Amino acid sequence: MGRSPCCEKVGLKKGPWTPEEDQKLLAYIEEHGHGSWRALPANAGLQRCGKSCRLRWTNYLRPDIKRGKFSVQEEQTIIQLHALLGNRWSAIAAHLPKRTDNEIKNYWNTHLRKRLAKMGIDPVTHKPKTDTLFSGDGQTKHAANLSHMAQWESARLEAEARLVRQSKLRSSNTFHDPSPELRVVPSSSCFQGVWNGRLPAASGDGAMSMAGIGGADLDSPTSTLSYSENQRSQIGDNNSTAFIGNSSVSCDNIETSMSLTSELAMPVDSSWATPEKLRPNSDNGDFIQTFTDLLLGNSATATGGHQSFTEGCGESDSGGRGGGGGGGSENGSEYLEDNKNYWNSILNLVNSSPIDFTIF
DNA sequence: AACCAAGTCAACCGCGTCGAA
DNA sequence: TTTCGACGCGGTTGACTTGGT
Repeated sequence: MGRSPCCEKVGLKKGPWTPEEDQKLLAYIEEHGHGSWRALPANAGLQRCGKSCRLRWTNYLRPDIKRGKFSVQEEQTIIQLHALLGNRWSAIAAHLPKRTDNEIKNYWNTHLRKRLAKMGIDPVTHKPKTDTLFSGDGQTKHAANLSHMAQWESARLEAEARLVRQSKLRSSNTFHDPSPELRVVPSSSCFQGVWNGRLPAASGDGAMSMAGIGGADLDSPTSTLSYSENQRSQIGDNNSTAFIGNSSVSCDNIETSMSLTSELAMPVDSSWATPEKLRPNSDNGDFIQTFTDLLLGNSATATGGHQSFTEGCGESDSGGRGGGGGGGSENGSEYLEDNKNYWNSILNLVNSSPIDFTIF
């Protein structure tokens, strides 16, 4: 019984990396690329297992990593994507250039999750813990639709993950490639294209190319990917149907929409999620707005009124604690006020930059 | 100054998936 | 079709830092 260890553990160093080790790893990868992670430590003269080297590289040493405080926009993106994708950190990280999945995961667990919980929002479902907002028939229906949305999204995610994996593979293979025309896409801008909601004419063979991520400040090379028959069949074979709103969308459409993005792939840079770049289609905008609101528990769009979500949460929060009088010290209320403003700003951003789905 | 609790984050572990043989 | 090695992902751990008493 038991699984064989990923590598020979005897004599291998564990724990924090020293600057010397970092230097060795960095120098080796810069000169040779990482190639086989398993073989890398021996070649680079490191007493580490390949897994540890890969982790150190991807989470810390990679040159295209941004460290430091998350911007409001990044937070907004994380919340949105987490509502859609759940704990799929690598998929979320694919939409946050220069951030690693580990970093996003940590940030979620240490900051965002707690903040949401504090506001009375279930960080898993992204709905207010008191389910009153969803008590009406219409809301229940929306919630049910949302669930189907999530399933559909999950299916799409699988396809995207494969693409990301492929692109990463190519990225590693061409790390030293001096040829500027052989470029690699480190992320799934195709997916983003779908989100951005502009569909070009259909491409015949389903081949999909993706423009490079990074733009000016990201030196990762870009490349062209082929959307393999295998991948297509994996999506196409899934005949499940997701019901979204009043319409149903089969996975064939997913395949179509993904293949259709070949011509619209746009550069991804750190500002890809800005409202300007997330312009909705006029037809889809309302739905996406509603969807985003539902995800975030904001009933304003769905009900036609406009109510600050955080205000609602504030009420539910204090109510949930049985506070009665709103309680708290002055500092506490100041904090709550700040918090409210902060989250309102995030949610306003969310609401002003609805994610768009082109399949509808 | 010392202690403790809470927060943060780099790193590890185990499992699932993929592709090659 | 099966097996196996390699990789990547997500959950968890533990060392370190910070803030409060």
